[in-house]
Amino acid sequence: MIPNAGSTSADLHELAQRHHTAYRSVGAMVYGLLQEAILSGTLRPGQKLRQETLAEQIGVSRLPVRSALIQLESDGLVEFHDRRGATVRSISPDQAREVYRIRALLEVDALKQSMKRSSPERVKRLRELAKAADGQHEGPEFVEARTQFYAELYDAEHNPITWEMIEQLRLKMGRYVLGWRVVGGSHTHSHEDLVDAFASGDATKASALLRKHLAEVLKGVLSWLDAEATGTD
Amino acid sequence: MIPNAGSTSADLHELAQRHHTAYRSVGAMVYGLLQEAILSGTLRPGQKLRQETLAEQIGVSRLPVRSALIQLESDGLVEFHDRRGATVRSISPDQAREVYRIRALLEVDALKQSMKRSSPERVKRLRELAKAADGQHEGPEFVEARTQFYAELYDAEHNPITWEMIEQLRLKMGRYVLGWRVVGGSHTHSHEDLVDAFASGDATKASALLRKHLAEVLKGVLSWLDAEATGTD
DNA sequence: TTCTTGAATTCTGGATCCAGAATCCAATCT
DNA sequence: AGATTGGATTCTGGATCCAGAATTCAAGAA
Repeated sequence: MIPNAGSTSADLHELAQRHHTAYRSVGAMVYGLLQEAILSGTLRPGQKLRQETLAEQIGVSRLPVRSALIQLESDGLVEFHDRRGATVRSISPDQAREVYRIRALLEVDALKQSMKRSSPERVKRLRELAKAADGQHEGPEFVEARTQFYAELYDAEHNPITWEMIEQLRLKMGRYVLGWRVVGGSHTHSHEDLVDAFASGDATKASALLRKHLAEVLKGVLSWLDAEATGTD
Repeated sequence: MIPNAGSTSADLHELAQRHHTAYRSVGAMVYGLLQEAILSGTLRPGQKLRQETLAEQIGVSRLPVRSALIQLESDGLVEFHDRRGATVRSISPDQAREVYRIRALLEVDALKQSMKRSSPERVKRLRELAKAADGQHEGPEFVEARTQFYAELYDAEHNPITWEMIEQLRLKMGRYVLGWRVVGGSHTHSHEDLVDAFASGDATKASALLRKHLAEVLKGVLSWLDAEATGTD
């Protein structure tokens, strides 16, 4: 049925099954599908993304694929090469360091802002979300759980633009964080620790913990980048 | 020739003339054109963007228009309403304040990083760019001159991701900054002052000046937002 | 044998065409 | 007279088709 059935093709097909559930538009479906494929590593950094091949594997026309690729370019997950197609964007160690430096800036600020609006209800909700996030260690459920937790932690409701920026940066690194996690990265239940610091009301302490957490993840990502560059492939 | 020739249509046509100069793709041309149209106020916040009308006015098919709109959505300049088309995105005073709070964070950090790499050559180049930026007070040349100046000031070369974030935020507010400038905002040659602070090597002083500058622009933008909400229209 | 050049194939980007959903208007019923 | 419902029109989103550019492969010459 499908011309070149490699392992990538098989994986994409499996993803397509789950993503066939109610989406408002085909373009949105393809976008979500490709994003997950990149984040999960099914599509590797540097890999060429031929529109027609992707369209056939997913089972749609090339047009929604194009739309999705354009969006993914804005997200920084894929790269367009003038008239030579698109590739999965890879990241350099220097860029990873830069991302985590900016994230520290934004997230520490967001956390401080958010803690000003602390309330028993929010702490309760945070505990629940933290538990859920610490329970999931892989797959799109992990991404989703973490996202919900941080949305509450940083009060996305009241700081939509800050949240948007943070999400963007998290998305850029998502592929590497996931890879590192899977091979046995930190499972130190840091989310619940963060909630404790949040609940204590001590902004300095919470900021320090957050910084430490980010530094640890950066370390993991860097080691994963190194392993990927030398090891597999 | 053109069905509904309002003032918007005429303005878009004029823009199209200048944008017919060598672009690599039609989509990129439409993107640049629409971006300028939004930033210059030819397309007003809240205005409906019908794909076919735009396509006809620019003189291309609907497809590159769609591509451009998708990109502009990611830029935060337009908003998609499920199956009901796209509109020019407007911004609330609260969001404006948020943007400038984040910009202060990012830009002060970027400036400090950049000042570590200060050199006589960079200071010289900054002075030239500042002069050029202070010489232009409107239109796309003003935007371009300012962009080049800040790219050098923040050392975009060595901090590409930080620069990307800053550019994104500047773009979000561009329409309002331009509007405010045109009606007689600050022309205090602040660019050259910034270069002086940069050259002095005093990071604290430079940061304070930058913050002050951003606060002033925010004030102008807020007043412009207020005037736009109550006055014209 | 290797490098260069040209032709053929392939793939992106654009245009036209088609189907489905939403809005708007009119007609009818209360 | 006003409201509600049905139909017609309009506009978005998707699919197929076409043209132009780039890469690759092969053949010929150095």
